[in-house]
Amino acid sequence: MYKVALVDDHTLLSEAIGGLVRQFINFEVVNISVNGKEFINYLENADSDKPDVVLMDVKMPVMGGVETTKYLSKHYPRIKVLALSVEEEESVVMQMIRSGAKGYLLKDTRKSILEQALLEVINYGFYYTNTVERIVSQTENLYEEEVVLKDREIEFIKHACTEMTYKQIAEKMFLSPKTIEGYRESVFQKLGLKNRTGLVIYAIKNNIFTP
Amino acid sequence: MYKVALVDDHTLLSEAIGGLVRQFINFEVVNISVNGKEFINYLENADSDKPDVVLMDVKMPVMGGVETTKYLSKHYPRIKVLALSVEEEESVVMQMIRSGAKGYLLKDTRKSILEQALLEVINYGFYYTNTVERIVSQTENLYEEEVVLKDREIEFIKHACTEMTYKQIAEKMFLSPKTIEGYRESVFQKLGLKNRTGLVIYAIKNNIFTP
DNA sequence: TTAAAAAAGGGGATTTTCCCCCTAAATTAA
DNA sequence: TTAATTTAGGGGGAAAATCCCCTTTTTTAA
Repeated sequence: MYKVALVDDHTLLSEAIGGLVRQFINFEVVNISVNGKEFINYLENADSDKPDVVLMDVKMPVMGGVETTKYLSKHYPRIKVLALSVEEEESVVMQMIRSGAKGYLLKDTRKSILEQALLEVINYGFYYTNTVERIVSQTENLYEEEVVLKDREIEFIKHACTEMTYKQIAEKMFLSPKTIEGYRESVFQKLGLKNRTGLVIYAIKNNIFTP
Repeated sequence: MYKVALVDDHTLLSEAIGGLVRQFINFEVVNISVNGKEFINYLENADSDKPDVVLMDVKMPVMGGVETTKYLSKHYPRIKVLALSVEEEESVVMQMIRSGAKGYLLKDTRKSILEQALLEVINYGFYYTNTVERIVSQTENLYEEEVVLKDREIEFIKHACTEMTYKQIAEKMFLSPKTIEGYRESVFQKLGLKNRTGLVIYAIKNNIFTP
């Protein structure tokens, strides 16, 4: 019997998908959690019954999919993570794969694909759809040196996603406008942006800011 | 036997939720469509078997939840629409309610609530959760004269959500920069915005632009 | 058919943003 | 403990964005 766990903040969906998984032969659902923290908590207190596969949502409150997957890859490498999300954004897909996810399913896939994906992840270690395959190969070859934003820069970006002027942002962060100017410059440079509008779009796409 | 239809572009979810609904006593699923257009198409070709309730997603390609609900309210007033979405945005909730939805469930509600909501919508005509109740009463009392944006303004807004300068937007729209300036002015005035950043956030919140 | 509104465009001033180049202190690594 | 990096900050200028007030043409409605 293969053991499956679900991590998704949308209870109705995880319950419903749990029902689907139970229909598959040789599958059982051992746990449903609403976020990564709750799931890890479950793992530490249950020595047996550890799942073989986790169906993991990406966007969740408290502890998101990326962070949780990183944790699992490190501390429970035998548990396979299969991402299951509505996010089609390439960067999101790549983040999950880089964090150790063995596959990435969109929520518009069919029931039969879900079963196939679960089986393949268990038996072969991974399952890539064509879309994900493409994204991975494209992005991987494109030797993109991963952009690393510093904490202070992230904070600046969040503020930049409001109607405040840079001067007002400086006040709010207790810094000189010129320092903010420096953050702006380095962020623009790192991300290849032309103006603040681009920054806002970037921040939203990458979940730094949620409108 | 109450007849339920599902409209959601995420096949896996609608299949799964369909399974849930089938578990409820006296309920059957008569149709699952991936968008409003497909659903309406189904309705016109099936004289019997018309559903009592439709579980409707909001964000869908081709024909979204708001548009579809408006159409149903007009042409099939006896079919009740129950929105089922991840969108928590107040404006989105209000748009659905105004379009004729009899209730609005978030995808993180429990199975039992779904059953209760379905029953109440069928028997009493509507089902409002506390959250929706609050949003409706707040927004309704707040005699907000609905902002009407013109087509040309919407087009401008979409362009303003890119890294183009206003001059470049003017070129793209075959207009003088000064005309664009006029659009900017009137849009800012109508929406009470301070700068372009605010406009971008507004556009994304209101699905004028999707990043 | 005539008045009113909407659409397109302009002048000119101020503020904000963007860009490049440069310095001092503090922290970190070798 | 020195060298390198990070963090914070500055000068000055050009380009955009913002604001206010005003004109002409086209559409729409009474």
